Amino acid sequence: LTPKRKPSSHDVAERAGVSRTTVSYVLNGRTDKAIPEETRARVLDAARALSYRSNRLANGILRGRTKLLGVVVPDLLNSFYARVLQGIHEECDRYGYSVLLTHSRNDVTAEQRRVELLMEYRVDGLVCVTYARREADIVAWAEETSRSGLPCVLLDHLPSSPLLDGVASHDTEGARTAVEHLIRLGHSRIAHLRGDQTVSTGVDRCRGYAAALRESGLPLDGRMVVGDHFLVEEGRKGLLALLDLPNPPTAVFAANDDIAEGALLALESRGLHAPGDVALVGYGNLEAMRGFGLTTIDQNPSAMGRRAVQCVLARLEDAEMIPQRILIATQLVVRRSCGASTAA
Amino acid sequence: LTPKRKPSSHDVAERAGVSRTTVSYVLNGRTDKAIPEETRARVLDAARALSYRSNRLANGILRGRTKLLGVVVPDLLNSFYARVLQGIHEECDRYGYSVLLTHSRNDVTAEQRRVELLMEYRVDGLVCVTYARREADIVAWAEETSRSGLPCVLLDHLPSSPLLDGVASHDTEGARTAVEHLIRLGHSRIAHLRGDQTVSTGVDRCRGYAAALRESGLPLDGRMVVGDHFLVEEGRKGLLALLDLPNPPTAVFAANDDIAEGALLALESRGLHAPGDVALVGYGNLEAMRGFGLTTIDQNPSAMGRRAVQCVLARLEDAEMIPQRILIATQLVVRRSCGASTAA
DNA sequence: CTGAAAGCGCTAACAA
DNA sequence: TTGTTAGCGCTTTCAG
Repeated sequence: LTPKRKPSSHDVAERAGVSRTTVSYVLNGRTDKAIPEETRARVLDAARALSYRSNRLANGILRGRTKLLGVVVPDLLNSFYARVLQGIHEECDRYGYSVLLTHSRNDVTAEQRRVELLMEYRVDGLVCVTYARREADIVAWAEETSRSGLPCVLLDHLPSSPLLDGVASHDTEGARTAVEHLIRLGHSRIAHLRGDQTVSTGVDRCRGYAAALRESGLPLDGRMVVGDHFLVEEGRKGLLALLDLPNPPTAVFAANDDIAEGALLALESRGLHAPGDVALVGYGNLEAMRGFGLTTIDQNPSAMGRRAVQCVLARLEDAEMIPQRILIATQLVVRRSCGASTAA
Repeated sequence: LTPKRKPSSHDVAERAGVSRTTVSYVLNGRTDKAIPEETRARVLDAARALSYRSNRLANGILRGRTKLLGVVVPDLLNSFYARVLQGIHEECDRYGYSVLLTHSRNDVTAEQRRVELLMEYRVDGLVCVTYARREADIVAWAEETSRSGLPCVLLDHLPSSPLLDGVASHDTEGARTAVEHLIRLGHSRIAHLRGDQTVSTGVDRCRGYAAALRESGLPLDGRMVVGDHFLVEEGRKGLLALLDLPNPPTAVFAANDDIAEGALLALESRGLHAPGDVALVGYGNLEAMRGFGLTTIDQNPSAMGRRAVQCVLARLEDAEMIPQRILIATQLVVRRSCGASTAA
């Protein structure tokens, strides 16, 4: 019964006894070309009868717009990226866009190839969630991409050069909130387990930490700032080092939840606990840390995703728009590890 | 410098001083048409100079293959789906496929519309991760999709009718392993917090539970099986009911990790703990439950995703292939909640 | 209001 | 070995 070949607009035209042009007009709901109700109904019927589906590839070629958004994430397993992706999808739905998804596996070369691929599919724009890498790499990449003219917004770690649009969480603000919270709980010896200092997120969170101390009149002790990577192991070793200090901190702000997990591991290995022995606040609100009762900063990743889509679509309309840099507000999530009563 | 319009194969041909045919041959690396090294180099140079990118849309139209795989997941935030997606991507990479991703938001109508959309993009195949819904809905959907002729594999909850290919975890086996583990730890009053009995996963896990008891010669007590949905709240209420039994269970097998989380909540509200008061095993190994120390069954979701892709590509080659039903082996993940020493 | 013709970017059969 | 021609499924002038 059903023919092997997918029905084309030609088949619909034939069945409705009109030309392909008319079919196109009707199916695209073009109100400018007034088409008699009777004809329109015939076309619609024929299309339904053949279960005709418009071919978006052909449309893409013809109109130069595919309604496809390319998305690159470092990896799929991290709940932060998952939430970003969820925000991207939500916003894409509102504009009739579909998502062509790809992951870079935290690898520059792979990322480059994937972007290339997305371009071959003629995506209308790109949202690229960057991972922690050398600033120079990001800049080089940004320059290349910007030259291609494809609307592209970077998300998470941003390059300092304003070549491309960017969306990030308001990290200095978020870090400050985290540290202020610890200060409010009565701590004055607060350490920072730092992330990569080669990327904006690492730098900004460290700045926020320093700002909070300064504003509260607390001294900034260099020995209280350790670590250099957003990794569990780095957090573990970092906290161990802090504990071995002559005058160890009573509270710790970790630059992300992975680092915080490492800190928790370190405490456990010494038979210590948070918040009893050390109050701990993380950053990022990873799903996995909920069970550990980690107090942390939520970056509102889905809002980041949504804004990124808005931004890329805006640039699609106006290529000359001055490069945006959008910061998303964060929120403190209080759980056990900081020592605040959750009832409060 | 860079022209506004994307370079076409025509531009490349002109620059290389050859015809579009030759360009096509060279760029597609067709070894059958012997092309002199000199010409080939000229074409390649021209392509690079113009930073020409082949248009996969045009290719898709022409060859009837887009190298696009449509993927539908219920939602992006659940780490199970994230891991499935990761497996899908991994396998797609190996075959040069790209993923057009969509989510159904646990809604039949939305799901239908999304699939429609994917078809308009002429995806070569579909992997559809189903969510818990009425069997009749799945069957109706399967019939419709199967009629369209698009290669499609269902993943997770499978319909009983073998209309489409399906991939699931080996749930009876997995459930049995979970319960056997509790039995081995010395429990004999083991309850089951059941999931939806309208979907394969819910039914199979319940079967596995019963099988394990039977094989160990333990009685199957109807009052020990409660609940009917894969929800946190259902688990909470279920465990509360179990605790109120005259002779409450000493161990509980929850049909998924959400239910298990509810059970943990229930225990907490009574001032009880796992494994001290009740030993608990979940199912699914959700990321979020790691911190809670929940012993659970890992479904190897990435393997599920990989197999699904293999399956859909196989059917693309051979539409007449007899419908597959692939079961993926599970694995017990021992943590605190079951009371086994993790050192063992 | 509708159809014929051109053409998007590309590949493939067939000549030359 | 290369170019010519046709055509994939579609939209869009432009006549009628």
